[in-house]
Amino acid sequence: MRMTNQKKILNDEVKRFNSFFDAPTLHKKLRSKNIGLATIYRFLNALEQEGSIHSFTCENRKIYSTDKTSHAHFRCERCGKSKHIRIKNIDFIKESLTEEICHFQIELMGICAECKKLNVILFG
Amino acid sequence: MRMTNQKKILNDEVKRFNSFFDAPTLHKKLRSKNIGLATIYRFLNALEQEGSIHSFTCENRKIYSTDKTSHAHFRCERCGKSKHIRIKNIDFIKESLTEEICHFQIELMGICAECKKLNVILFG
DNA sequence: ATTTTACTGATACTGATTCTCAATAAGGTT
DNA sequence: AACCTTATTGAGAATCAGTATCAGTAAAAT
Repeated sequence: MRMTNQKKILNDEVKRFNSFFDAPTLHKKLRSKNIGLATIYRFLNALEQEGSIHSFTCENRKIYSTDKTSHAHFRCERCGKSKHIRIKNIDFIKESLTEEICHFQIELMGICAECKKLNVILFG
Repeated sequence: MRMTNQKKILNDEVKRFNSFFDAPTLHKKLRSKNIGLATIYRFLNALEQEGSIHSFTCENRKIYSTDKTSHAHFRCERCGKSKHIRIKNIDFIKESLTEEICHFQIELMGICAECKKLNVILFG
């Protein structure tokens, strides 16, 4: 494994994210650096393989995150924003199964607190 | 909404599935019936909208299922097979959040019982 | 400085899904 | 039963994420 200029830039940029990101977004954000899209995909796949980021799919896109603690993803169907939600005792799921679970992801879709409030204001 | 031949065929076929399916598979399965791929996508989107099937994404593909009870999806990373897993008291998740949850999906990835057994046979 | 070969970027490709649009057919009307 | 309106259809184009290919580039070992 060779350390290259591209990898340094990508490493720095990925550290800077504190929520979700995907490859096309990363590519656009770094277009001034002229890093090929394929390189970005290769890099993210490698990071995921070595376990320093994790991914999940949402609406046919692969979404990455640097948060590796047990959590769920919540996505508001109205404003489209996503956020992490920590769930206590998530490991009960692993324990209740005969299968050997390596990873899991919990996706929650609904209306976030902000949109719910806005809804009340607009429609009583 | 008009009842058409295509919709009758698709309705029958979807009822026949007792696990997962996706649009391209359905299309291949019915190729003798000459139903356009676009029609299949339109039909499945409509079914989902009216709530008679539900979907989740897995590896950049939209997967449908007629099972609408609370459950999780387990996918074996070795043999690639998927199955439903019923989890008791799944609603505790809804109750522990301030967000208004409409749907949720739980994806579990790991090694299924069969592959685990095979592993023992092959490698002790 | 030289050499080896992992890494890169451009681009072609794949595969899923959506869009477009002219042709078709459901189903109400006469 | 023939007629009309318009929702529905299928073929193919378009889009978009992600992967594969491959010749050129550049780490880093010698």
